[in-house]
Amino acid sequence: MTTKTKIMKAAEELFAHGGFHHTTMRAITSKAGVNLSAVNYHFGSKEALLTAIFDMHWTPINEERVQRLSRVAKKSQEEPQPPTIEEAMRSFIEPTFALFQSGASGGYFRIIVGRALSEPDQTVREIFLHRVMPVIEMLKDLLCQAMPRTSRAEVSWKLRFALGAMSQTLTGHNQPPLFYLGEEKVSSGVVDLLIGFIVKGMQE
Amino acid sequence: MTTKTKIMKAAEELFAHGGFHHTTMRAITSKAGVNLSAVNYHFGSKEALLTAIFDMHWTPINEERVQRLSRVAKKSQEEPQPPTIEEAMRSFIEPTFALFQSGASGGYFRIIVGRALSEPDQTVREIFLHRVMPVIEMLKDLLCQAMPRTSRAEVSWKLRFALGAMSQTLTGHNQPPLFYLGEEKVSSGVVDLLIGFIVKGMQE
DNA sequence: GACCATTTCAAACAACTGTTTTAACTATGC
DNA sequence: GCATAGTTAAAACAGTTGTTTGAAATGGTC
Repeated sequence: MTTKTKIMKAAEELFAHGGFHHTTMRAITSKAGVNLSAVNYHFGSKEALLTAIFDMHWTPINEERVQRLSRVAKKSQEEPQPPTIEEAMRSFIEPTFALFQSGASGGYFRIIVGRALSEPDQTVREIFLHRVMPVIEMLKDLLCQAMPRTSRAEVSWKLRFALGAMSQTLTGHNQPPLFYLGEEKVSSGVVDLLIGFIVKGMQE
Repeated sequence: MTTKTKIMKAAEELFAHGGFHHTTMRAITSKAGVNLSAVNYHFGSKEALLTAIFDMHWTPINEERVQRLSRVAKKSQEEPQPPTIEEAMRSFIEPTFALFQSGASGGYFRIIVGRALSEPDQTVREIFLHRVMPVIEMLKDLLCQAMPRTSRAEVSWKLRFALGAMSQTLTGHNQPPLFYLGEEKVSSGVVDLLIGFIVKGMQE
């Protein structure tokens, strides 16, 4: 395993566990078993390291999201009927939760994503928002078509509720308990439970 | 206005805007217009300052929550029918959103609370969890009665979805945009929209 | 083996962190 | 008017932060 990979793997876990700001370069390089200056040499800065981690996992996920959302949009243009809330939300949510299955490293990344929604740190927030906003807009447009009797402002709020619920599922894990209610187990069934919750909640 | 009050007011806004870790003592005392050492003199430490802010707003809100939840629990014991999802969730949510109306300072505190759910910083998390867990357990018990055909694990997840949605409403404000979808406005109608979303989402 | 670019390493850097110290100030009670 | 307790002030504290430096080591190519 290359130094670069070792750093990314270690940083991902530490960022997920303790957040970006709280994680020090020394903690990262120590866990990775490399020299302190290796991060600046290979990535340039701590922030660039986070960006690299983000892009590695985020890009393939987002491509699938855009593809599926485009397909739904196209279908609704060809057929006379608008898209359903469920197919719109599924196109967005399901690719995201591939993170649950994508090996050990993805398992940590999903926590970073789950937290990004209410992240106070401007560095993290900007990296995240810049990547998620375009696809959010696509999703919102589809939802407006799916809920023709609902104002765009109300759709925006409902979408935000949905993203909040989704965020909790992404950060949801058994240990360490960030906010562990004591009864949940992360399994594939949870994604369907989440989608069911959101679809019912959004209904006009 | 006393030095203590000046500090709490300034810190609350800064904690809400930039998070606990990122906000420095110098930023707080500078904004409050007091000497740097005043925080340690009046509160003991930065962490104790956060605790003081938390307790000031949290205590009255939580008392009302517990009162209302107890009333619902008692009523469901006397009458033959179980509580509804809506009255359980309303008892929990509505007192929280008094923060929206409780003047300028409360307006900042609600952001701190909204973020706490996915907070990576252990200091903040522990302060928050220690205070919110007991009432969450009360709420969960009521919800299990309201959804007798649903397993406790599933109720736990649904409650977590609900808290995630609620978190987004608490942090929801027009500026600065932490995660601003562009269309929302925070008004009293949002709370009803949120409750409607959650109640429908939870339905068996 | 000599040359080269690439990578690693230990050490130091300046800037910033929360906290402590010690002296100065302010008001109150007698 | 003076002692006293409470509060404020400037300065320094020790520790940590991300980053930079310049030398040492490494690995491939001729």
